[in-house]
Amino acid sequence: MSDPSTADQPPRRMTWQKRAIHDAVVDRHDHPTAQDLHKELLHQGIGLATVYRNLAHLVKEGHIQAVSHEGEIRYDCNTDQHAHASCTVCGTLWDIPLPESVEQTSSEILSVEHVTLTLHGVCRNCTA
Amino acid sequence: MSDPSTADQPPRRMTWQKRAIHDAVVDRHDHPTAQDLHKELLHQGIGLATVYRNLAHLVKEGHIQAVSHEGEIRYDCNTDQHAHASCTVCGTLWDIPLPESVEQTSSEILSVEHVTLTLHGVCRNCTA
DNA sequence: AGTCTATTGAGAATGAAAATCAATTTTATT
DNA sequence: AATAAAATTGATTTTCATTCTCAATAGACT
Repeated sequence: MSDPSTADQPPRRMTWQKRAIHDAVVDRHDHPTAQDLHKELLHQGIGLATVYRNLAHLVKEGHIQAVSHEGEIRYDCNTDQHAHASCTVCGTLWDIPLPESVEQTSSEILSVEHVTLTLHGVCRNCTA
Repeated sequence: MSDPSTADQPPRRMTWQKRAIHDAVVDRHDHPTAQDLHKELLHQGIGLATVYRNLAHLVKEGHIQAVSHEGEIRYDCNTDQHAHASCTVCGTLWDIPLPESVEQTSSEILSVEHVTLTLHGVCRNCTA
């Protein structure tokens, strides 16, 4: 849990809260919001502000990813390039592999650093 | 501006406010938020709640599209399948054509109805 | 014109996220 | 171990986007 990147304005300290928040994201494979995580960590006495703060830190440090989904921000322990599948009925969000063709996508407008791909549809559960 | 789809629980009425909001979205090619549009329509005396309400209606009726970007919802007059390019520095969002390969993407998890693809990077302006 | 009812708009309510700040805890240094 | 300096915490407040409420208004239809 150290910052390998160069962008470290203030030296970051390790706290049990930060580790707990990190672990909570890694342990879950749904894509929790900050509020979801706070509910889960409440019994350990971790405050809401601390959850928001450390999620932001963890994203900046590249340990987790923030996913913008339907106007809310969810957190994803999978930091590899990947796509998402999203059920328009139940709202579940799955990680799926990013098609090779997309990984090679380029643009004349900007130098592509990162791509976001989400497939929206009705999942098997909600079709039945 | 009539609803071609079958899902019309309450019969919709046409108001000059709704038309003004629709036109405002169509006239802009940046991707405004509800607040942006309200600022623009304030001088016509259109209330904030009305902007939010009608944007939701227009989306439901398929006249405009809602785009979830960095935790905020922006509106897009382009209802065709298309992708977005987003500058991580200045925040600008462009419409770009959706690669054919993505259009044909399928998934075992769900029946794909709609795909969202965003390329993130630094645009020409912000590189120079 | 008259009736019915969806829509409007001002303001209140909600809710997520960010900011505040004194108290606490880490980390580096004796 | 004890100490000092500074980043972090958490209860709370603040901010701000979005939704809700409801009386007044204005489309649509006869």
